[in-house]
Amino acid sequence: MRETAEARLIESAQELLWERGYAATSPKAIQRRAGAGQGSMYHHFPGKADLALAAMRRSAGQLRESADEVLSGPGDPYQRLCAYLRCQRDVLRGCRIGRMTADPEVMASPALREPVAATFAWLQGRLAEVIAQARDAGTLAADLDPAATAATIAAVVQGGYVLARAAGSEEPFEQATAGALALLAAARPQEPE
Amino acid sequence: MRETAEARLIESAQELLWERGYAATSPKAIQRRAGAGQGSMYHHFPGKADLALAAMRRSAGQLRESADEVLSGPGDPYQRLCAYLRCQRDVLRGCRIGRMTADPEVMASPALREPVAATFAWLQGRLAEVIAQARDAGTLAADLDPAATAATIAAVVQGGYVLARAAGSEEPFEQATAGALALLAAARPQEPE
DNA sequence: GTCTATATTTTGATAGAC
DNA sequence: GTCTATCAAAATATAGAC
Repeated sequence: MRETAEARLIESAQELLWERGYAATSPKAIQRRAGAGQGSMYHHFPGKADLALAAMRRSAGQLRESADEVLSGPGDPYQRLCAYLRCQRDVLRGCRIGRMTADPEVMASPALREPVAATFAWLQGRLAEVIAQARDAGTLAADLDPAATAATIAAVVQGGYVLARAAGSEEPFEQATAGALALLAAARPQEPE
Repeated sequence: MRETAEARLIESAQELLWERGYAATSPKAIQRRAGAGQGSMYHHFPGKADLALAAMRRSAGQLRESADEVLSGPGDPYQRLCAYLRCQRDVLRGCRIGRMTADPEVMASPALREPVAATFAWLQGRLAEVIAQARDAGTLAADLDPAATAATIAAVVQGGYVLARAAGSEEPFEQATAGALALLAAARPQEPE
């Protein structure tokens, strides 16, 4: 095999954590998906928590990278904000990082929680920067608080996943983001005719 | 004891499902909290899934009742919408129903998913009604889609929980709801001076 | 580095006495 | 209705051969 067993273990853990969360993912299931035995896994990682941490850090990095691609991409700040809300997502699978907040074992472990906290702190900060730029450029109302609006946009996406998974349909997610875009459009200084 | 063992089992299951989700809640933990033995639980319920379903249905009913208290309460439709976003919540514990969407065993079981789907379908419908009333009363822009805006508001609350739990602080939730209120205010036909 | 065998604990449930 | 065994399977490792 081209990839090392260690890399395959991390990738398998990423997939299973996304699909089933931490508590419901057994070391055995990770090994099976990676095509590795017990001995291999415990040689590379002290235990399940350490492997999960490596997987979560990698997922967090990938999430951050793909979000920044849009938020630092082409277009003026307002357009990049809209692009973030509109960009393609695996809606029914939900957010690889956000779903960890519902896992009791992740929430109980400061080490496992850290990448989750750091990812959302970064996302809200980056969104707030783009919102402040849009406001300074006059494409968003001057009285909008960048930090609050950033939290709203991040929450719409995370909550959209919850509604979509509850319904078993992507529709609530599409509605939630479309509704947010309409509210943002209403908050532009010069309302379009 | 004043309460029956059956009622105490359901209440204990409600609490544990809220704290830890379904997969991570063992029958033994429910029994311990309810002060009931194995035999008692298996006498009243065929198994864990049936007890959890009773607990989820009860939580769903309570959630619906408290949401409707605000949405059908005093004030004009726009004020009731704001009241829904502002009302007191146990932010760091999150949503008893919404958190179930992250539980792999709940999502895999149509029976366990049903109350989750029904609760959010009801909430979005009820929010859309109030939004349509606000629009008809002229207190919200006529071009806002009630269903989309309802999904946005429900998503802000659900996503707010995710951000708050990730941060270990209520602040992101307060920011997300405050940001949503500011956007709604910007979508009023006559902007306030 | 990887394998197989074994150990310990927990889970979710059953059996049968009271 | 409730209790106390008891049980089979799984989770999470550890031990030691190769």
